[in-house]
Formats: sequence, C-alpha cells, structure tokens
Amino acid sequence: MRDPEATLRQHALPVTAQRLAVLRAVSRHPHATADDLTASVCGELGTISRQSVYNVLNVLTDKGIIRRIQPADSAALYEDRIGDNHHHLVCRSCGKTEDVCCAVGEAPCLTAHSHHGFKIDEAEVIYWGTCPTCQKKKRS
Amino acid sequence: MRDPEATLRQHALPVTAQRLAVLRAVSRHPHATADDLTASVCGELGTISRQSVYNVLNVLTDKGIIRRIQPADSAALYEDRIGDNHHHLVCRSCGKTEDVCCAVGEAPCLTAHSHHGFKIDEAEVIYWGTCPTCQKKKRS
DNA sequence: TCCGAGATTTGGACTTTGTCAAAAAGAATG
DNA sequence: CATTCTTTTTGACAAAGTCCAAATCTCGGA
Repeated sequence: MRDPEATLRQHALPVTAQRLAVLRAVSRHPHATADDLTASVCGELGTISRQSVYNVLNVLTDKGIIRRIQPADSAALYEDRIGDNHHHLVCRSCGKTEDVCCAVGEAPCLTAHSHHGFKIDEAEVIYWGTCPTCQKKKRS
Repeated sequence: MRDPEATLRQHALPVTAQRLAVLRAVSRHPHATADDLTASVCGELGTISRQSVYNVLNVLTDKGIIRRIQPADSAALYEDRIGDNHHHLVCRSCGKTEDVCCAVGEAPCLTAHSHHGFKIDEAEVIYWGTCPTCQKKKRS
C-alpha cells in the first residue's frame, strides 16, 4: 500500500486515525484476522474498539481496497494484495496461509462448464494441505 | 444414498434412528445447513437434539460418508454426493448453491504452481455469482 | 479560523454457529 | 438377556460478528 491516506481520499472516505492504522496493519500482516489486526492497531494507537476494526474492514472491503478471504474453520482473513486474482494455500493443521498465483494463467479459472444460468464474477480457489513445518511434526 | 443402514454398518457405526434420519435428510436436501437438517429430521422423528445433529454430521463427515462445504458468510452445508471432485456455484445475494463438475477435467485443479512446500490434498473451488432469479430481481 | 452537517467511533447487548461435559439412554456382542 | 461401549440429551459456554444509540470527529463552506 503506497499511501494509505491518499488511498482513502481516492475513495471519498474521511481520513481517520483508525482507518489509517487498520490499513497499515493489513499491509504489515497479510492474512491476519480481525483480532490480529486489532492487536496490531492497539500497538500503534494505544486503543481501538472492536467494532471500529470491523467497521473499517467492512468499508475497505466494500470499496475493494482490501480483500477478505474466509477459509473454513477460520475467522475471516484480510489482505492488501488485490486485483491479481491470486489464490490461497491453507495448512489444515496450523492454518498457515500462503498466496499462490492463479493456477491456470490469467483468470480462466473463472469459467465453469455448466453454470446453471448464474452470472459468475469470481472463482475462489483454496488449496488445502499440510505445510512443511506440520509435515515434519507429524513424522516425528 | 442407496441404503443408509448398510452404509452405517459398513463404517462400523452403530445404527440409530437419529443417524438414519440425518443421513436421509442430507440425501433429500443437498446443500442444507445443520439447522435445515434439524428441521427436516424433526419432521421425521418428531424431535432430535441440536447436539445430536452436530454429532452425526461430524461423524459422517469424518468417515467420508458425507461432505461438508463452508462458503463464506454461510453456515456449513452438507451433501451426499462425494468422491467425484465436483465444485460449487454460490449466489452472492440469496446463497443458492449448485453443483458444477470439475472445471478442468479429472482432478487436475489439484496442482498449484508454486506450492511453497505444502503437501496439497484438495483444491476447493467456489464460483461466486448471481443466480438467475436474483439477476431478474435486480433488473426490476 | 470556526461551524455545522454528516460520517465515524464507541460500548454494550445480542445473534449465530458450533463445541464441551456429564448424565441418561440405547445398540450390539457374547 | 446382561454387560459394555457408544449415542443422545441437556445446558452451559465460546468465537466471530452484527445492531443500536450516544458521543466524537472530519471536512467543506462561511
């Protein structure tokens, strides 16, 4: 995120300390939960209400400034990196999440064969597996 | 589901009225939530505890008898149809969920290019869009 | 610079979805 | 049929979010 303040103004959002701090926290911690971000923001501002974190995250997500991903059995995660149609790799045992580039090139995973008349706007892909660390733990 | 009772016995699970009823309910209502299924089972048995529904669904899911899908902003959904690696199409506005065949053939969507050392065991794909009914509603 | 309208932040109650634990009830083997 | 082990039930609890009203803040105009 180049300039959080400019980003907010571009989207006609009033600039507040909470918004700047949340935006920076998302930048610093990709794939963090609302709780993680709250902790991070508190380190910066001293305090922020839980509700404000949710407000800000919702507004930023609606505006397309950040992206929300919601893997099964996990709270929502937020990330900075948008517009490149990347996907995610999630560890079943520890929840660790990594980015992966779109597996099939540009954005062709957007095409479902039989679409039942739906107008599809996104193909969300989550690869489930075991991360290197947890693989080692299991063997030992 | 050919024979719910036989299915349970095959997996060494004691046969109970609750399990049979839940299994039948999942068969009858693909993509139903635990709540939906509770209602459906109550219609059949007269009553069932909320916890039992969760117990049964968890056990059946663990054994691979049914499959659980957890789209964002929705309670978990359960389905009968397993082992064919199909994916799902979810309406953003009403939540309606449809099956779609694997977009890329057999099960090759299992391959992520850079896998960061993860051992991948499943690629979950959710197509997000608007169902025919909601498309009409929006236009009017 | 100061004001005021409108948006944001806060705190607290509430909802939803699901799990935990202990006691009562039920299934299946011999 | 009796015993043992598993399920079911009940009720409390937890996590993640949302709703609402009051207090506060931002920003454009005077």
